[in-house]
Amino acid sequence: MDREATRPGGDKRPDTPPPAGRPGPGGGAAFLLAQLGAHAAERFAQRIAELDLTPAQAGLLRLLVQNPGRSQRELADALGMPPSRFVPFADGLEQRGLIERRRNAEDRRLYALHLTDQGLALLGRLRDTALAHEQDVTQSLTPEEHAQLTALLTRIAAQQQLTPGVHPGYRTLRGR
Amino acid sequence: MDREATRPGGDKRPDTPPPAGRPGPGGGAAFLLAQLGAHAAERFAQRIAELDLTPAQAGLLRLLVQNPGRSQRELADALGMPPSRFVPFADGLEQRGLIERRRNAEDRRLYALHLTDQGLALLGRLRDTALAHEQDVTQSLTPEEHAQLTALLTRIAAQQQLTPGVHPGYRTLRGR
DNA sequence: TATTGTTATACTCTATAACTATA
DNA sequence: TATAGTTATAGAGTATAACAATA
Repeated sequence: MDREATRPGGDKRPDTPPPAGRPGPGGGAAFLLAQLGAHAAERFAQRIAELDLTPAQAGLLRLLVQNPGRSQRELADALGMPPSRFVPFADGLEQRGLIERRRNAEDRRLYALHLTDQGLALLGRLRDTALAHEQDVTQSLTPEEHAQLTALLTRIAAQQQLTPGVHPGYRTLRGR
Repeated sequence: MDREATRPGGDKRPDTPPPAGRPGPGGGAAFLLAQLGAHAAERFAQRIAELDLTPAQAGLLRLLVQNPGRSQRELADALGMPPSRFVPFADGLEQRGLIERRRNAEDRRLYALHLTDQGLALLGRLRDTALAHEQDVTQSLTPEEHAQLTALLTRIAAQQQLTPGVHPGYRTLRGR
């Protein structure tokens, strides 16, 4: 849509002085990160919606394959959601046969969550989707630039003390 | 918190095969973008909260300084929010004396929104905050790497057809 | 007494759709 | 009839806190 063409009235008295030369933010790396990050997250959410998964659900599957048997409280903490919200969240995946709750024999207050075979199979398709997403996002870069970008982002993530593999978008339950 | 130390029971029967070598996603550029983007947006929201501004409010101020006199509908579209939500959103900024509604003489259905002197002054402080934020996020990079990162992200943003200066986080009203 | 999992509830944010005034 | 701005409202998503079972 052309915004200039459909502008009815308004710019007759530009009483605020024009912003000199450059607008300031909007072109900085931090802003681009936020903008592109939101965009990438949105596109990824759209892609995995075809697998009937939300970003948070995908995050849980990946957590479970990395170390199975974690308790619900631990997993809720890792995903950044309160335990009360984790319950219906896990319910959905359990009813679909993707994860399994097993009572812990030593401490019967705890559940140990495990991936089912079906869940493991879905995780495979999830990885294919993630790979396609990666290629989509970086299609304008050469292989060298792609590696360069990954290296720079990895360094920033480490310096900002972000936990690998988990991001704040997991806190929400929304598909998009 | 050390998650390993507080793990009660669970990992006695790792019935799912270990994930071979690399975990797959989580280390890709697309995932890092989403993770770092959410982090950067969160930090920025915290910073500008000291100016009593949300990211969406900051976005509106920047839109208004770039071309004043736009109608509410245009601005709502640019920010990605429905007109009904824009009304109380603009109300808040108007009551604080940061923006001004002026009736359009040619089409009296329209309001032309303008930045007040006070709004312009706050925008100045906002730019200082954005600069500090930029430096915080990129503090682990050399000036050359910083420029490199900005160039790579700019290229991706253009290829993904993102509108400069606007990002989807503006759709929400939440301070954080 | 403390902790895990669960449920109940109140609250916030949101989009949809009516309404008005102008065109 | 169509559009800008506004208001009303119902729905979704959320966190807080109470609860039962186990330690």
